[in-house]
Amino acid sequence: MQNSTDEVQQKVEYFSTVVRDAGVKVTHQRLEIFREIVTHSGHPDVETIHQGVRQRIPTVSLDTVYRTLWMLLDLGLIATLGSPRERTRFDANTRPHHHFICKRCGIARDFYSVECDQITIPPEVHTMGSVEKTQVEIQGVCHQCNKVNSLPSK
Amino acid sequence: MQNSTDEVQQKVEYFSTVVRDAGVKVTHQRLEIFREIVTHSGHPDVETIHQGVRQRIPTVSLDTVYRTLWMLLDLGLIATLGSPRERTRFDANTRPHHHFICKRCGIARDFYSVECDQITIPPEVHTMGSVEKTQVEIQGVCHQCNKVNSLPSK
DNA sequence: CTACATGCAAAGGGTTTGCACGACA
DNA sequence: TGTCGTGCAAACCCTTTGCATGTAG
Repeated sequence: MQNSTDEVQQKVEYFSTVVRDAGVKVTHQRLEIFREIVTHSGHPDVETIHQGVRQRIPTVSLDTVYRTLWMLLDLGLIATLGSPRERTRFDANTRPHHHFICKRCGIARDFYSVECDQITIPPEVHTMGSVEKTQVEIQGVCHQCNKVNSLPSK
Repeated sequence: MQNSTDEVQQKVEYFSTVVRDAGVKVTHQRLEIFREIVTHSGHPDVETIHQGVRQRIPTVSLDTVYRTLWMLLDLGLIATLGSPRERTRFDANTRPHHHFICKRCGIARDFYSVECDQITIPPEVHTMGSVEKTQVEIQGVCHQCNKVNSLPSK
């Protein structure tokens, strides 16, 4: 469930480089927040990260955790499960299908693919639990958003 | 972007049957909320659904929409994109990987698969936008939760 | 030393709940 | 007619923001 000490150390160093190069300060808080996510591979939510970091920095505040997480996301050092800052959305399509999701405007469009429906599930997954549903999610940028972005900016 | 009138009608009838059989009342509001999701295949969020239904039932309240959506979810008539009621979670794994997610406790575990990494993207997806990332999400129930559930209940 | 980051507290926005009235079966 | 559903409003989160203080570079 944990990355090796070496791996963690390596990632932390990479973090320092990227953050510094981005002209952002490498603070104690930021380092420990990043370390917290890297050390535990369980995909924690904000509160779990906050609790974890508090064991080492008891005064760290929740809003610092939030601000740091969005910064790490911007720099590509971490990712989110699903789209960030997104609300629950509903789907009444009962046919097996898959999604293309625009990371900019959030639009989700269905597509159908026998290959995607019939993916072989690796044996290790069966050691995790029982499988009920398999879905492919393709992230990208929709044509509409691409157009908007390619306009001459101010 | 819309289902055909026939398809919508068929789904609405199915909805009525399932709801009735579950011992839940088929009200005007519930019918229109369901129709709203079925009519638009764009995976709306709660507010979008509320706005849409208000055009036909101006007095419908937001909390009725919420309550109805969770009920439809319980009955399996609709699904959510990603897990319902879930907060943003973070991932510092930069290797290409895929997720097994327990629909009961929400735990997310990584797995690796060359086949999943190399899925052929259907041509129609390229008409939707540019592709940046493809990920497979397997939903199921983890062994831990399966154990809890198989205990004799009260 | 200076600009940026932090912690605090208060505001903001989405979601849930309690309660009295209204409507399906 | 009885029971369940609805609308309203208040409560309840989680998340964001403004500001004075602290600190990395």
